[in-house]
Amino acid sequence: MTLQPATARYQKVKHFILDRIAAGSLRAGERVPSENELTRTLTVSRMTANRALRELAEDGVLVRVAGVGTFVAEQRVHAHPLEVRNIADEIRARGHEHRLKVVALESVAASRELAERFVLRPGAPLDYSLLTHFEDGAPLQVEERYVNPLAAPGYLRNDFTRTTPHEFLVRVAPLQRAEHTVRALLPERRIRRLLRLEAGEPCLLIMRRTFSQGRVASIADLYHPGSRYELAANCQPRSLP
Amino acid sequence: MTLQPATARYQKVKHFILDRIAAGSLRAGERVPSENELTRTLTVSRMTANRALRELAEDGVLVRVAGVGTFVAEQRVHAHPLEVRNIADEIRARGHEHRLKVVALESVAASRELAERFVLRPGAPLDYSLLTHFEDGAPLQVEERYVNPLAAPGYLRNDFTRTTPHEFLVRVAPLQRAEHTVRALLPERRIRRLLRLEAGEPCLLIMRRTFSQGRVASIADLYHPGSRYELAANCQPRSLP
DNA sequence: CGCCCTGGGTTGTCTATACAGGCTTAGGGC
DNA sequence: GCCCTAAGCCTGTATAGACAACCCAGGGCG
Repeated sequence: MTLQPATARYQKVKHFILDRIAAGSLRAGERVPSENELTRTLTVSRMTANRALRELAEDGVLVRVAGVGTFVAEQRVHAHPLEVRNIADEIRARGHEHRLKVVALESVAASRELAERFVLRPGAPLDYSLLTHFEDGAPLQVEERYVNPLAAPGYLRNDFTRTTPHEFLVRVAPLQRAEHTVRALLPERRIRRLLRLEAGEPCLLIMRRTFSQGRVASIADLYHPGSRYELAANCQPRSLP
Repeated sequence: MTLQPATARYQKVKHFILDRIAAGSLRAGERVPSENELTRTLTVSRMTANRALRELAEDGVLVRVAGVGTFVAEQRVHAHPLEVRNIADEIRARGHEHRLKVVALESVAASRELAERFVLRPGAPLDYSLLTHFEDGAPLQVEERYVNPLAAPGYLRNDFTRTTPHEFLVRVAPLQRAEHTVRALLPERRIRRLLRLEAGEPCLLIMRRTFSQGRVASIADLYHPGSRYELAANCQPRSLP
């Protein structure tokens, strides 16, 4: 959707800020350049700087206070509503054997949609993997994953039969935040075959986007056979029935 | 945060669109006025109309296609974290009408399985309700719930058309902790009919067990149409890929 | 009949300018 | 020393004008 000048200037401003946060030269709580400063140093109009900062504030990366300034948000470790584990650990915890099959592993260029979800330029290189996880020989999860090589370099060189993507990413890209979306759906044939499902069998899809050091580190679609998989989440929040 | 002109004009444009969607004069897939049309009819600048439409697109309310136009998105409802909220609030937050139908409401004796999940003796009395929640007339959730009358007395006497189970329980039984289990499944006929689903359509089931003052207060099975419901959860925990 | 090209409408973006209202601070008056 | 005010920065919003890229339809041409 965003492809006009190949790379929009407000995106560049966002990257300017995000890069500084990732590099550590901007830390949580510190003040980021004001719109007027960005106008001067990056030679953009104030409206462009405003859009960049406003969107980063909506994403929770920055906090803006009218009349005062813009600051890097504190990335609090808050009660986790949805606790998601490594599927390999889950399987082993049940005393079963975990096996992993690599279906595809390559570098791809970010499509328009992916670039947007990653907050990267279209065409930027992404590491791609398509794996199937087996529990005692039966497929339990198809994991389709894109990884930002800037956030987690060396992903494609990992030996996935020894280190799962989860383990690799946890080690290489310290986790900051995660978004999850869960849906029930009838899978397309490609996924259905990998999960060895009958036609008409539903599947549980967990879409996960993880952030590391202010950047999107990885986007994963996790497909599970609906008949054999449950997602558990425990929480002690404030208001629910 | 937004308190400048008390009510910003781009917000008015957003409401202009949202009201028309809520009223039914703009339906899913239909085209909404272009930026230039809004500029003329609402006497705002194109940038203001652009911001309104862009934000509605980010929220998933609209879909924009460069060079073609802006259209009302197919409603893919999108729920909140597992800090789960009241489905009625969710629906109203989208500017839609929430309605609730009571299918069953009675006192039952705990089966062996239920007694186990409640940590009660088999045969102990439980309050039971089966409700359907509607969003603008379309069923969005079937809520099948058992309540421990010791933890939340008076459940059966509640007027559910005024106070949803969520609201009642939050008030009567202060929440301590919640467990969730999520799965995808093909619903049994009873649920399928209440959700008005075609045969073969998957459904997203959220099973919830809530604790109050050290007791299990309530066990709820929440069924949603897989094609129209998403569950979203954001978290910043320590370990996940 | 089919192909290409062009024109008009639409979104996507950028700029320069302007005003309102919140917050901080320096400076003056007491 | 204390209080109050005004200046100056900050964000939030609005506007008019401009250009680029995209899509579709319709007309002209082979």
